[in-house]
Amino acid sequence: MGVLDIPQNYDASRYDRPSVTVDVVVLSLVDDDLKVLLIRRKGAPYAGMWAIPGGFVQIDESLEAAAARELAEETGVTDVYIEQLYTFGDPGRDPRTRVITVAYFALVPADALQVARPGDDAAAAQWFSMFDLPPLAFDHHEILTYALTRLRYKLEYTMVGFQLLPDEFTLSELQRAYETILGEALDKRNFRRKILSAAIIEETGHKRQEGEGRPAMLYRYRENAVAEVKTRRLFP
Amino acid sequence: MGVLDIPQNYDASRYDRPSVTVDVVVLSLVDDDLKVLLIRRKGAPYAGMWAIPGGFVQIDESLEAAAARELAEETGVTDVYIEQLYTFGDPGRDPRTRVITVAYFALVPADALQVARPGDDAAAAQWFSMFDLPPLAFDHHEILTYALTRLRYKLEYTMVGFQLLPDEFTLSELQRAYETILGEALDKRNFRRKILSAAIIEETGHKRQEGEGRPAMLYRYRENAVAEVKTRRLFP
DNA sequence: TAAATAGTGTCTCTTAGACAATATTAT
DNA sequence: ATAATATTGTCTAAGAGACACTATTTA
Repeated sequence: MGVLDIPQNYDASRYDRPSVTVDVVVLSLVDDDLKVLLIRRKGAPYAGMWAIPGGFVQIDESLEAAAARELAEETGVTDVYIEQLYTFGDPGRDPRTRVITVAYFALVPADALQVARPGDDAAAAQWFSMFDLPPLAFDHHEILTYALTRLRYKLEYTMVGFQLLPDEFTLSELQRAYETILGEALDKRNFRRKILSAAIIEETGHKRQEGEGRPAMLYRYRENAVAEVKTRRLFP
Repeated sequence: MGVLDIPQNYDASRYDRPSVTVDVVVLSLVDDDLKVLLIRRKGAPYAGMWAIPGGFVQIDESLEAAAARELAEETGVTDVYIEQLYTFGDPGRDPRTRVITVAYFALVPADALQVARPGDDAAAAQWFSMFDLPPLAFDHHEILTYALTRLRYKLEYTMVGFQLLPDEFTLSELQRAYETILGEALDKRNFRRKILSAAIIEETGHKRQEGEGRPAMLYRYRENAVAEVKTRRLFP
């Protein structure tokens, strides 16, 4: 039974095979809101509805490479945080044929997007608030719900939140990012104490002044910090 | 580009499609050791080596159903804890053709296995200690490593450990299960305090006496407890 | 000087972790 | 009585959470 016991001269093409795609949930923080990149569908099914960008896995391409390729096609961005989310494969999730999709999520700092050239079909791509989504094609609402749950969860015990900020940021910006994603207010002093005691960021030495108010110290993410911090939850 | 923008009259068979399988990491606690069920491969590639049981996803079958089916075929067991682990899809992980596998892991109480009828190819199936594995086919060593990491991780903040015990168990048995999987000794008083304060188990009212020593109170898992406990780590 | 934002310290309560003696059974 | 296993409580240290005022800048 199973792939492991197939006679060695089997012909794989004899079997009905599902299509395999990757879908990439591209998240970014813009205007203190968590945004997701969606694509407007042109054709049936679900014509006119919005969908998570994705595409077929090429036959000689790893899943991670396929996800990175889709991300680059849609946003022009490379070298950002991307992780496998879950594989969705219910029969009937695509009315045309059996499609199994390996969902990924990517965290893209807003400043990286300004640099990025728009993808080929940029006209059809648009950012939506994760907290105010349009009707979505396929099971994509379920995928986004899953992505938000996972992001919140990871935020509690890893440093993944930094991936959504520019290289240098203030503690207030970092706190706003956490508050936006978690959907709750955090105490300023407790937040700072925890972040600083975790030793995952360091001062850059210079300050940012824009608009009114006292200038804020800029911090940067310590590259080596990730592994050290994964052991303890930041917000239990 | 991608699956979402395919013209509606496209023919899916034009595309090269990978094969999709599910592999099920079946874990059980036997003789105070964490065991995994492996299958001896008869044919090439990797003939004679051991492999995680798995098989093709049928065209009209959900991934979960495929995993449950494979589990039932190998062990005769149904209605046990099973969860999606990760999807492995590197080109070349199977030398014959492109195979993407959605890995699941299942937790089977040892007493459920006694009841279970052996699968058709039971002769080729065997339990191995997760801490003393034979050479494995494909990338299956990586999959098992991933499964152990995930199990240990889940043990820290969910009640998943109960899935490996019979319906009624003593606190000493539960502690031994945790120690076996985590690979470290736990303090008896602290363990009991934490487990009992989490209110996830309840006394059955009767005791077990086998062999020497004072009889131990039997506990059972409170069915409703899962959701309540997921919020806080048990062993930070 | 008013408005806006940044930055800082203490107290209390809960929890984690270290640690040892008594209770109940079979042999 | 002895061996084996089960059961129970306290102290200490660290961390979480609640809470309010001062500092620095621009307009």
